[in-house]
Amino acid sequence: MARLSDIIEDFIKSLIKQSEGELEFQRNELAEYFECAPSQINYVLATRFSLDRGYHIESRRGGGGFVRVIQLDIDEDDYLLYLVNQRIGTTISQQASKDIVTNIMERGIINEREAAIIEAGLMDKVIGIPTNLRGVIRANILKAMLVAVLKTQG
Amino acid sequence: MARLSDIIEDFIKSLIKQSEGELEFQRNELAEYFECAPSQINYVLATRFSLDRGYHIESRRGGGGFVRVIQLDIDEDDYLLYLVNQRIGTTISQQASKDIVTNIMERGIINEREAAIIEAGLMDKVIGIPTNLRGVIRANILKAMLVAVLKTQG
DNA sequence: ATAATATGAAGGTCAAAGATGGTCAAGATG
DNA sequence: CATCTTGACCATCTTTGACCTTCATATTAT
Repeated sequence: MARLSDIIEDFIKSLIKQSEGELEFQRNELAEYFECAPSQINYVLATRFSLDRGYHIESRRGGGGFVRVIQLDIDEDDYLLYLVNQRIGTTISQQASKDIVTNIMERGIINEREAAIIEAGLMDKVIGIPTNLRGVIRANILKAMLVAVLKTQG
Repeated sequence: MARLSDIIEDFIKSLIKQSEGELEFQRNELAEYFECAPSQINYVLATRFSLDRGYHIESRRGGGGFVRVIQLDIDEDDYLLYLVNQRIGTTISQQASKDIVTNIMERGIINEREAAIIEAGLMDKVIGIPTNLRGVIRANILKAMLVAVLKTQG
């Protein structure tokens, strides 16, 4: 059984593509369309359209309220530098690192195979050891690999 | 009476054959079909679809979860499989891992950029932490990344 | 006319429930 | 003894619902 969240994700993405990177809709309307709880829309936005995945969400409550999803536009090298110097920091979760890798793949900074290689090295069960240290090691590895990407970039 | 595990193994293999080397299913569904404990599916996967038999398993939990069995393309790449299953072992030094990566690059199995990415993640100063554990973690990471290479081959 | 207030229409949060799969050790089998 | 089978307990991801906040507009009071 396909996940509703995935279906909603695809739906939103196709609309974004059609509308040049920005989309506005009403949460309740979308929930009604998919016959789900309105909060499920928030779940999809939080898990599939996060900053690490390259999106930004704005919204307004009250009458005439809306949700706006904006696909962020980035400069490749700058973004990699931002990741290495700011975003990743001293520790990072498996999920966040995966989101980041998926994001730079979708933007064409790395290809599918490179993404698979990088992701493989960042998995919890691969790094092993206690949880708190894991994030620290993962952050180091991810940063080092992204620097390697930068270095071998055009 | 034939062992159930063998029957399940054959069943999965026939499905893989029909679907060009990759199969996705739900663990509980399969268990129900064979009227066995769900964990028996894991047993079959662990014993019959292990890495040294040329398979790779992926899965996801939660609603809409699944198990995916991927038959690796080993005819061309059995050198990688040898590395993963035998050569690398449970611990490996930075130098040895670097040699391996250089070697598979020279064989044309990976390109320069991929080699740079993989090497970056294996450096002592990147992994950090105490020396003895470092080698263990490095071995895990290297193996996982090589499996990723295998997976994206052919 | 202006300011204060009430009302209804959005969207947000969070925790509980539901849906999967994973692990491990004990027991069964051959 | 080695291998297989099962079940109890755990981890992760999704879906839902109760309750909260914000905003625009209509209504009321001064």
